[in-house]
Amino acid sequence: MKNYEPKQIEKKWQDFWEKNKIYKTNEEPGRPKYYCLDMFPYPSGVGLHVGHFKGYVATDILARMKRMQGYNVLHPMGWDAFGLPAENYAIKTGIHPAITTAKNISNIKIQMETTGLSYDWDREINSTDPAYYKWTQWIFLKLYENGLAYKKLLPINWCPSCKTGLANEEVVEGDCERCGTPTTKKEINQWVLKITDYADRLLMDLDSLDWPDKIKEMQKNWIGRSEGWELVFPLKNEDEKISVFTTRTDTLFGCTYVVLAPEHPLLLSLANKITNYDEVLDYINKAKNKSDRERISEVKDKSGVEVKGITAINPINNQEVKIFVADYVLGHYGTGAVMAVPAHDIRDFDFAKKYALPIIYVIKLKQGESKENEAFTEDGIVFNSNGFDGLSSEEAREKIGQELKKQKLAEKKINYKLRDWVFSRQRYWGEPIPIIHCEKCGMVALEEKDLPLELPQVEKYEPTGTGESPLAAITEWVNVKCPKCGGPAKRETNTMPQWAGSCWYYLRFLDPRNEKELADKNKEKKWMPVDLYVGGAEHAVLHLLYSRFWHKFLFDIGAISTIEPFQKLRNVGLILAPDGQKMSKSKGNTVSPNEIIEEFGADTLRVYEMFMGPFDQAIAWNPQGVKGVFRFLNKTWDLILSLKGNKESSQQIISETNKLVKKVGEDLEKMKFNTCVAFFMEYINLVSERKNEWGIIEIEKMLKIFAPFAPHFCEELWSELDNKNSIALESWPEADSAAIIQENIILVAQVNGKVRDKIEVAMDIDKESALELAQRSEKIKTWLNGKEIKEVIFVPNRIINILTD
RNA sequence: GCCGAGGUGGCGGAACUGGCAGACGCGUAUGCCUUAGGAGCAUAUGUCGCAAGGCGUGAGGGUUCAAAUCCCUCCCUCGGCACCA
Repeated sequence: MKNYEPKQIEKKWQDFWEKNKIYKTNEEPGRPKYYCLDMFPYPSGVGLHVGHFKGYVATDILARMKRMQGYNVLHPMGWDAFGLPAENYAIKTGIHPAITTAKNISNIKIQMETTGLSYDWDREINSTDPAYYKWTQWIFLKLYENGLAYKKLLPINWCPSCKTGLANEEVVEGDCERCGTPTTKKEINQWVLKITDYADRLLMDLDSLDWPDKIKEMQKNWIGRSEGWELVFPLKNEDEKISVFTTRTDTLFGCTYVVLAPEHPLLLSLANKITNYDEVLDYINKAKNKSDRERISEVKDKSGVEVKGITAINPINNQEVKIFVADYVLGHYGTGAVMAVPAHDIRDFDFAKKYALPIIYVIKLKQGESKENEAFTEDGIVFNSNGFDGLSSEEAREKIGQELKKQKLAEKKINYKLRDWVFSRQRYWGEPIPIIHCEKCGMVALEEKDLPLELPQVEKYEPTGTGESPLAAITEWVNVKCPKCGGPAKRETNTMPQWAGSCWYYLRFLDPRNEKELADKNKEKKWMPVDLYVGGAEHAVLHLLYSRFWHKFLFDIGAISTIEPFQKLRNVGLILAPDGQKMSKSKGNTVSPNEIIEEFGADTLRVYEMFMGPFDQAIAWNPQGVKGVFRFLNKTWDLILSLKGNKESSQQIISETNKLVKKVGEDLEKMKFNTCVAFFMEYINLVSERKNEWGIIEIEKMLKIFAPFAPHFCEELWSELDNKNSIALESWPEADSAAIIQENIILVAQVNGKVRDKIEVAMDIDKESALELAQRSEKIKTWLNGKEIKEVIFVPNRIINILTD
């Protein structure tokens, strides 16, 4: 008998699949569609580790199952290949990023093929291919045409190590998301995308998506919608006014001062009225130079300076209040000014304590006294507030707001935390922005016919660090004639961020070679939205937010017909290193799929990754566990080959097989791969004890549903059983519930809620008969011991519980 | 501080809608086979107890005939956000 030798069979089947185009996706209008997508990887030089494959194997299993179930399945793969590692490597070695990228891609593609992933490689795309990024640039031009891309001088997050500006989303606790270097502020002219125009829709449409709550919540918090009022505080003896945004108009009588952000324009326009202007200016400058790090560390200790010479007037009671400048108020949120109510806001309370400012309580608990000596931030009952005393916070918010609105001093307002997306990078390896700056005409967009605007060859990839990209040094590329007036002009030298290409790639898979459109409209209509999208949770407010924004924009301009790209999203949990730490090249604890495939084969790798534990959980790699799966495959292999001649199955086995089909089908839909593998193991344990009852039909059924997990293994056994076609082309077996027989079941017998015996009874036995049988049990008898039965609880086919005194 | 997820054997984890806690796998022990075993096979394996039986799902309380599962109070771990008025 033949031994299970994965090395000898896996290559054979991979070649067979490729040669026969088994996994090519054709447009098959008669079938329901299923678009099953992995987040496409960055082609890193060290290849992918086993963790990357967990998600790929999962989607592969589902794609294979759906194909067998008759779906027209789209399961593509591509490369998100712009990015810093290739560029940094180029800086070190002088080798063009395109060359290293191509090499990395071919390595990783081999890794994917040897793992038996059933991608349709005819649709492979690469975000750095000019034929692809032509359309990334095209979308940029459309954003520009529609006023959603603009250039602005603004202080942005700057990574001194990567020497480029970053988006808000790319800064984690003040540090660069990529390299961990603390960021600084830098004022440079930046391309910005108006994602804030879509804030409301990005928020609302989350409800319609089947996404993990965690990701939805993160996006909600990131967008940060808050409803409130914008109130006007007139200035004493001045025409100017201060507008503030607040969600707590109910606390307005408790406002004892007003705070301006250091960036507030009033501080400049009223400079000559401010009597301590030197002091104020000094504070503003200090605040400007603070890094995010410093700001974060100063949260506890708030600083500020009184702005003397001007006074604000609380519009609700005409009280004069002092004005401060303090950097705990953010210039970019709301109006850049707040009304301070120390009694009912922790930040204002801290500030007021430090500078000995008055604290007036105006909200109290429904019962009992108002709190003193701390900020009471909850809703309650209003007091100390003239005509509004006794109202609830909620009522008072509305009434006070409306009262001021009559005097044109208030207006309802919604604010968002979300900020516009800083879109330009001062680096080489990214999509060039297709804009020309003309001395006469200003900014001129390239025309569609001039796309793609290809990246030029450069000699040095080093970023300049001055806020200019290395492209700026290539004069022959930079200096052009203005397309409008023909005069001297210069190309934009910033490039797009890493996220640009991934914002829309899922659309390109539908129609990857289309030269006229980003994707054919009918194909888009057919395939979108993505039915299942799988990737890591780390993209929650980056890629997943950006691509929703672009998708909605593309919908608005009529390029596509759907309003959301990814209907169902699932996060794959990390595979940690055997030491329980995150796998990383620098720690030297990575596990490569290559070594596992070499020793045990791809099918062991696949089944093990699915068996490790719940799909979305982080679990450490366990080399012993891999061996366990390999043992299971060997055992199954030997068993099936030894039974080649078995014809008939027993009723019991037929029943068990149908149960298996049912359970595996159900749990695959729920993506509970670990329990699916356990079911297979249980099944094999069972049939190996009753080998002679396991016939050909049931063996083949089992192989078919196991094939998505271990495709090479099942193909080989399938052909050993004298089948000529690929098992991948078989149809998925249906669970026959009529065949699931269970004449006798085990009923748990309890006395007073404790398990005392298990009795074998007929399926669907009634309460009386069950009780009679239970009372015959010796064990039950001892426990009843002549006591009077008070009540009997009976759950059909589960439990009988006899209660006595 | 706020938001989200979670806490079950030595380990990864099972457990439908409240109904046998610990499926499946790893590890461990003993035995068999073997020149050999980091191979294979068999048996055992939550815990205390010779046993009968008792105790057990982060802690404490509650509801119920019955709670890992529902309710209340608290503790801890992980992930995210963080002066957003």
